[in-house]
Amino acid sequence: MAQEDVFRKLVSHCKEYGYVFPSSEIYDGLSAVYDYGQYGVELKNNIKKYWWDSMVLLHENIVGIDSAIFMHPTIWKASGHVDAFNDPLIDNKDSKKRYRADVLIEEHLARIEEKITKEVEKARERFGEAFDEKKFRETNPRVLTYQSRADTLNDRFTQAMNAMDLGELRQIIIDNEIVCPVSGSRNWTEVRQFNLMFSTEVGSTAEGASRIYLRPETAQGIFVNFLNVQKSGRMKIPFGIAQTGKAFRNEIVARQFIFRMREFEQMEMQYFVQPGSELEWFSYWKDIRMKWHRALAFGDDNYRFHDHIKLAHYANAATDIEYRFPFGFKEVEGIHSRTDYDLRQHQQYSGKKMQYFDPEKSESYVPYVIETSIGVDRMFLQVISAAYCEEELKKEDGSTDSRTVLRLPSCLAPVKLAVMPLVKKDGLPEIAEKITADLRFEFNCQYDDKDSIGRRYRRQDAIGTPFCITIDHQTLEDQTVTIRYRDSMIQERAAISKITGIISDKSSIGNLLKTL
RNA sequence: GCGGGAGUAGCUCAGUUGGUAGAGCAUAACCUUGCCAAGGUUAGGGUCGCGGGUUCGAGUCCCGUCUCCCGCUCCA
Repeated sequence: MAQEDVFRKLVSHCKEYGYVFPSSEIYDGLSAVYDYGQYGVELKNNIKKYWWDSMVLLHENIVGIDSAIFMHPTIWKASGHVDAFNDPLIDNKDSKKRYRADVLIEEHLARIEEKITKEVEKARERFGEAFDEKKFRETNPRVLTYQSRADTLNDRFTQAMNAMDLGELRQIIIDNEIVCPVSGSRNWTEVRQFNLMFSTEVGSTAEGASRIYLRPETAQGIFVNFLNVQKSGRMKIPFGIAQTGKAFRNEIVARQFIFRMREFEQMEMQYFVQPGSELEWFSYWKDIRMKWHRALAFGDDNYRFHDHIKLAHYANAATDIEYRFPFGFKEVEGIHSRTDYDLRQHQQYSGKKMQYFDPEKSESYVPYVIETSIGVDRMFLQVISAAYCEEELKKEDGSTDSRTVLRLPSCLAPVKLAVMPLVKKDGLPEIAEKITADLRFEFNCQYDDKDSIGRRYRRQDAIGTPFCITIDHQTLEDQTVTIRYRDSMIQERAAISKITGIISDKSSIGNLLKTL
């Protein structure tokens, strides 16, 4: 498909122009891990700054933290991740379907129970009023057979689950002749455990190492610091805590370039509110976050909400902000009303009161939480796929020409401007170098005097540089230069002394924030 | 993890029935030109994903393995 084609080209472009490289490439790469290159890191940092400033600078009641990746293991019990992220899975080789082994066994148990119930119901019809169910269950040979089979199975199953004995789970499936609901076959693979959390050991084994996890989300670092921040910052509800940082999930399938990676970066903000007001705040944040995305001017129609119908165990409302990627509408950000689930869980597991005394209401309560959670890498992919553009240009003589241009929002662009002498003589390079040296303190800028001027413009287009300053012979006479705009390719003359003002006006994150 | 496809220079790809590895673009140097890629000269860069096997000889055939892409599965 043409769109997938564009996506493939984008991946190549990212590599060729220093945005994103496959990790460990000289060793054949590492599945679903990528490194950001010299321009990628700048773009990523700018995205993070745009987010951070929109949270922490624009809201006096939102503050940031930076919590550690390692956290107390009990946190992941409290949050539900230890249970929710641990599934024994098995594949049927014929139907190619994957099942949770425990679910298959539970369903089989339910079928046995069903058979017993059927027997009981049949007998009840036969004996009418005189039917003694208890006695029937205790004496009927067929029921007894079923019952003992179910009991044996249940014991074995419980034991296997408690020990997480994967071989035994598979043996149970085989011994009970459990078949695939789709193919009807018993051609099963091994049972594999998919623990979505990475773990490692802290401390030397001699002293008794303990297993800890790499955080699968940054949110818990905020929840466990709720009291610290609230008290030390004298925060009054409603207030928010923002954080950016790496998180890790051992995804079964991690694919689509940097869209789903095993190591990824999140930008999360947890907003603590009065119980009962959470849905109001939920819709408030939906609005704010959508505006933040649309302010980048990639086209309002390319964004939409996707409200969750099936909610996670902790949420009472949830929506995604989706962007129209080359491979379809996909989630970029999630906004969840997490109720008081997390704080309450931590209150229970830690034994500490995770409460706020509200002077207005004169009472203590566990606050409710609205979460906005956005993946930096997804946002990066969103921005760069929206910006990537192959253009056909009409030349003056009627022939056509093409260029590849990254139409990045100026404030996010890695390189803000390139300074180039029109020719490499007559003192023009010296002036250009001086201008570059002066602007270096304000902007990420490049000097280039290699090849024809047109080719230099195209090189800057390919990395998304929004402005090119060209020094020509007129510069020698009146201290003016041309500013060439990436998107329109239009050139304007301006005094050297005005460059800083013009460019910072058009490319500062602050000016974008003012539009929110 | 299963099925299908693919891995040759930074990128896009060619490479015949097995016979010493190529092009375009890109990169670097120099010359020339000068306001929107593709002027000239020269140079660098590949143990053909990796490991075995068959063969006198393997980019090419066989086996294994790794990685990527597509589909299935999974996705707080």
